[in-house]
Amino acid sequence: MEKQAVLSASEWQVMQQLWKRPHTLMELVAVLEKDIGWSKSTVATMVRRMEEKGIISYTEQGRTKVFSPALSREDVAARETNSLLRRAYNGSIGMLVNAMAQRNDLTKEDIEELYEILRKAEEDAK
Amino acid sequence: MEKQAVLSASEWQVMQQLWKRPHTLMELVAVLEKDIGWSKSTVATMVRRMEEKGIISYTEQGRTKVFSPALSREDVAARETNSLLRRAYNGSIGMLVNAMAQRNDLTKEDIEELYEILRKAEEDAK
DNA sequence: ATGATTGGTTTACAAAAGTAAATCAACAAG
DNA sequence: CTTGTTGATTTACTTTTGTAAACCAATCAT
Repeated sequence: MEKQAVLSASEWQVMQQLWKRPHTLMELVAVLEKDIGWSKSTVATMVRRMEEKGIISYTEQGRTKVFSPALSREDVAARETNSLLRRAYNGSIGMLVNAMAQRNDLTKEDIEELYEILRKAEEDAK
Repeated sequence: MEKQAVLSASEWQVMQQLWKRPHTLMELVAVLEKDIGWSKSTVATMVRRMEEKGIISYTEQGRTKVFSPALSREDVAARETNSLLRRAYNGSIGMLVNAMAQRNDLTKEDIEELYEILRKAEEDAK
C-alpha cells in the first residue's frame, strides 16, 4: 500500500525545527531533548534517515553539518491536505469544511476568516 | 512518538468497503483482490489485526463472520482532519483553506460551495 | 602529550505494518 | 465414507519506524 502521509509524526517534529531555521545536529539534539525527550542518538538516527530519504539536506561548516529542510512546509502541508481530502472527503474541500461545521468545530471567528479568504480568492481569480 | 493518523492507508481501504455495508471476510477478499490486488491472506491478516485493535467488529452468522466498522467515517475523518490542522496549519482551518486558495487548488465551484456552507453554518449557529 | 569534551557514526533491538504461503476444519457432492 | 471446496487460522518473512547504547575522531584545556 502506498503511504498516505509525506511525513511521520516524528519526522514532523524534526521538520518543525528546521522550518524555523537551519540547525546543526547538536542544536536539534538540544531542542528535541528538551521538548520531547529524545536522546541524542534518537535525534541522530532520525536525521540520518531523513537525509537518506531526501527529506532534509545539509551543508558542511568545517566538521559540522548544518541541516535544512528539503521540502517546504507549504508543499508538505498541501500534499497531506490533498491526500486527506481524497481519502476522507471524496476530494472535496466543501465536504471537509461542511463536516467541521456540522460538528461545531467552526467558531464565529473561523467563519469570518473564511469569508475573507474566499473574497480574496475570488478577487485573485479575476 | 504518538501516531498522527487514526488509520493507515491499508486500513482505509478496508474501511472504505465496510462503510458501504458489512462484509464477510470472503466478500472483502473478493473486492480487495480485484481493486488493489491483495491476496486472500493479506486481507485476512489486515482484518484480524484491525479487529484486535478495535477498529472493526463482527457478528457470527453460523460459521461465517460478518465484519462492520467500529468507527464512523465521520469520526475518523474529523479526527484526522484535526490532527492535520494541528500539525500543518497551527490548528487553523482558515490557514488550510487559504493555503489551498494560494495554490489555485480552489475552483470557482469550490468557492461557491464554500460560501453556501458558511451561510448555512451561520444560520445554524443562531 | 594527554585526558576531557564535543560532534558524529555504528550497531542494535523491538514494535508496527505490509505481504502472503501453508495449513486446517467444516461442509457439500459423488 | 472419501474428497474437493470453502471459509478461516497459523505461521512467517520483510520493511519501516521508534528508540538508544557504544563507540570513534577531532579539538581543547592543562
